[in-house]
Amino acid sequence: MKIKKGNEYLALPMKPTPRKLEIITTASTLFKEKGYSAVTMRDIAKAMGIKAASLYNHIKNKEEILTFIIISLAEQFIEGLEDIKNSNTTCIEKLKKIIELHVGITSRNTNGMASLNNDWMHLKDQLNYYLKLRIDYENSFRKIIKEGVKKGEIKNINPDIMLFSILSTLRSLYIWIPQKEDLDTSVLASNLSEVLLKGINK
Amino acid sequence: MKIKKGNEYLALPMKPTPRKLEIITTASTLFKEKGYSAVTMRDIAKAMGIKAASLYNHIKNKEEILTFIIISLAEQFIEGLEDIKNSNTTCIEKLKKIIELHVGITSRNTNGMASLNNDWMHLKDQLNYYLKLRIDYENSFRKIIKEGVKKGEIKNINPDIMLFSILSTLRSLYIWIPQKEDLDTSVLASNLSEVLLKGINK
DNA sequence: AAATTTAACTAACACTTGTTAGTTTACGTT
DNA sequence: AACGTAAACTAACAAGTGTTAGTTAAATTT
Repeated sequence: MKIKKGNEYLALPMKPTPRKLEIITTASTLFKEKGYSAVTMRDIAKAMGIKAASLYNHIKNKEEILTFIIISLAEQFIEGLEDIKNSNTTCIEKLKKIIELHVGITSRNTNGMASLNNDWMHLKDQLNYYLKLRIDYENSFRKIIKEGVKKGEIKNINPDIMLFSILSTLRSLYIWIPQKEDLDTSVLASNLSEVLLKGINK
Repeated sequence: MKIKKGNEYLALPMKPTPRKLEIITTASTLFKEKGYSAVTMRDIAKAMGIKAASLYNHIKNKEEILTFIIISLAEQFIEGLEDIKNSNTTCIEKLKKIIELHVGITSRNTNGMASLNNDWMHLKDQLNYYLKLRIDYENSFRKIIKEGVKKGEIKNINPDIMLFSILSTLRSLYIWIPQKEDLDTSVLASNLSEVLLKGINK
């Protein structure tokens, strides 16, 4: 675990074959519609036009599909935030970058984001690793807010409430983005920054 | 359906017996932890110290539990918003009332709110009714925002983005409220109003 | 005291679940 | 032409699923 190999990082050392990736993509769509527990291996197979047993030529078991979806996304967020932490700008600017990070990752993988948000509790082997990543992420995020308060860039309200409010919105993007066709992600990100940072009150 | 009877409204004419309510409450807790599909009738029974078959002395089937949880909450929101729409105040004041509405209902029923958010797609008989309630709610909410923009109380940004941002935060309250012990709901509501309406930027 | 109701039980059902074993088919390489 | 491999198949499994039928014991009503 956590071996760097090629352009793969952390806990996902093996790059999946194209067929395996098709299974994961198909499963993601179904997981988003009904949730992990309500989707059967036969559902996934049927959506691909094959039989359930055939899936096992490509994957170890059902859990592996969920694990891949969730961990690869979680690691994208961790890595993205790492860059932002190290960037040399104001805290408000860092928050804008975080918003862009969420809009970017989510718009590229709306289905997977549903599992990340709703099905993480069904992880087994990697549950603790996932929880660690999530806590680390939230802590880094909160740290940026706190520093912004200290420097006078950000209002002196309870940082937890600000964190919760922003993160809730960003975590819900996966529901909202697919509803809007012809979506310009950079416009969305800047509109969100406006609303989340400066509020709606005139 | 939709018969007013005593203090029961809309699509839930029958008030459940105390034992039935215990089942629903127990189920809510489990549904929050693992989601509706991953919770079995045997899980619910075990949590109550009885056998699965005994549940059927009190409820029609598994679906009825989920339906009760979701529809009764959805109707609380619809009724609460109805009062707010009819109140004679500014749009900003109406938004504050909506925030209070969410904090109130959610803090009284955090478990049920998990199902409302994540398990509605497993409704059968009442799925269309639920979807209608949700669309009505969002439309009324959006209308208040649009009127606020017209009257110059609210910034002239895309109302959908403001709606999405506020509603995402309010819908995530069920995750956040149980994590904070000794929570004063009126303090939370006013802090949320501050953040959601006026932003975090100084 | 007898009759009814409530709410638990045991046992079983038909069906679905994830998964394995063994087989077949098609295709690229030797 | 023979071989090896990838990826599909059929058949089956053990365990778990929601639910029903019939029974029992206690509490309540008549």
